[in-house]
Amino acid sequence: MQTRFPPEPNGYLHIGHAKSICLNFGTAREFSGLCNLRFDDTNPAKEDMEYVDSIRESIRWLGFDWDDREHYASDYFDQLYAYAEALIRQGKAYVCSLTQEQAREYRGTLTEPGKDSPDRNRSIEENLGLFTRMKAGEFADGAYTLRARIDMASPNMNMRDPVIYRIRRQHHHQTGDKWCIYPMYDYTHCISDALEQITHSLCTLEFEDHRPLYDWVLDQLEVPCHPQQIEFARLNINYTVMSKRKLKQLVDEKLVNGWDDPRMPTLDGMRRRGYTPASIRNFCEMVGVTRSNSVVDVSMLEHSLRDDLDKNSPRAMCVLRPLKVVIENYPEDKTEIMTLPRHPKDDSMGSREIPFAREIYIDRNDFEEVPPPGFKRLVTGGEVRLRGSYVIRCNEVIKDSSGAINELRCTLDAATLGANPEGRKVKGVIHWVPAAAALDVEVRLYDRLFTHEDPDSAEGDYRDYINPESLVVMTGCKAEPSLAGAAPEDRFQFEREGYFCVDRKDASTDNLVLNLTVGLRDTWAKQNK
RNA sequence: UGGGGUGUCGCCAAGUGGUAAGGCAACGGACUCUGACUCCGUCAUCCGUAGGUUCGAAUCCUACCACCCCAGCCA
Repeated sequence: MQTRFPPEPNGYLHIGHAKSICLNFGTAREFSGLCNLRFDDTNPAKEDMEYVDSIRESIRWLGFDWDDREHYASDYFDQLYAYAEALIRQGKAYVCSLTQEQAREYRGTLTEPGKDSPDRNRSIEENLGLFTRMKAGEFADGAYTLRARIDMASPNMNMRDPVIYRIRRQHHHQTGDKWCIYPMYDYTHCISDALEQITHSLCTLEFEDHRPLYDWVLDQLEVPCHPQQIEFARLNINYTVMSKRKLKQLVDEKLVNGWDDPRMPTLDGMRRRGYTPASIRNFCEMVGVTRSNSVVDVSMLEHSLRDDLDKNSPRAMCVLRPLKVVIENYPEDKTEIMTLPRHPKDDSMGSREIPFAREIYIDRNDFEEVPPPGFKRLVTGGEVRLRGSYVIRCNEVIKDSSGAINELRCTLDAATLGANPEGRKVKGVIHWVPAAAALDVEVRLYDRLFTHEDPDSAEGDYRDYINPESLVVMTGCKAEPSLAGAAPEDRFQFEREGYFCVDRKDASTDNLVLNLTVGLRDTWAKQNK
């Protein structure tokens, strides 16, 4: 078995491509075959080396490798040209002088047959001569096309003498200025597959109508083999957009911060967000491959993500909205080192140390003066467990002149370190961080990019539905000291908050920037909605 | 109204003549120094609709309905 992943280098890869990558590379691997990487670079006007570089990196990051089997459709331009001449010699292709507008008129419509081009019966010699001159650059862009001679009355529009070569003076990222004529996709793809001895040419549903043309071209020519084209449904996920055009628009209009913005469904964006390659591969496995159009719920993706992250992320504490707490019965000059496991179920991850002191920070969300029913965090006069440390009781709330809470005065129960309190139960456990030793970090909170589950078909423009809260930057967050020295792309679970990763672009040793990959499931928040 | 596809739980998705897998979500409950994780349980008498064939159909036949794709010198 031999497959290929054939991206056009005209944009960054997204999660939809991941499905195709997993299918092509995964299936080949499963049947001890090989999968090639082939850049489908027949339209230099839209393509760029920047894209080929990013595509290569994304595929490797996802966990797949193509060894030395990196091909380009442009590698076959000479052969493609020779095959075109062969087609002409058989009377199966002709040079057409119709303008684009005329060609459209001659093509007919979905319900009416097309008309033959006046050039359809041009002699073979004349066609050969004209085609040679097209290649030689004797004609202006668009003056002529080479068309396959099939059937202008076919109910399948693709068979109505499709253009297979067009004149386009355009610098090509691989072939430079060698060519001024470029072959079209339908003609190129099947021959490229055949030359690479592809056995299964997997593509998406919209190419189904092209299959007769794929087969027709190969049937006319003497090629090494005749691959089978097999179509599958492309991946759609709700609350996002997947078309390259729209993703590019979001980037160009600066509605997001580049192709690798953590809110983008691009593999680069997801990587920066903190997605793991394994979670994406697993997700692709989970959704399956069928021929029916479907929209997968993001919760499936997030499930796969959390599943992987829970197992593999070391835990840490980070207070996003710091509220100072003074432990009145704890000496000012005292500190105790608290040792906490990095993972509750995986001892091999070791432990971390956090100094406990008189002044600490807790999250403002973990304290309520007037708690809702069922609240089991800190309240005035109530007790709560500080994770991995003591149980404290809140005695007093200090407010500023405007009535905002400034700090909490608490006392701890010295008998509760590593032991349950006597004679009472403390249900709540909250995270904390030592005030003096904590690290100042920036935390970027991300949410779905769109507020509408199907921005594509929502009323108005899809851009109208961009979620204004898709990015919330939190500064002055306080992280436990063990985070010092965290490297780009390091992942953590901030206990009771979610999974975070060190931004691979903006973080430095003295300025930690953490991205929210995905929050923990939160039945409390859901219950209170 | 031409051609090509697809319709199984809220969302994915098995099943292709023998009487509806699984996952996600949801909802109960257990456990818990993460309201997390984990664990247990509930969740399609019904497979787009209507007929028909058959001892027996989601699976075969007929008709109908809905949705998607195609009129780029894009891929």
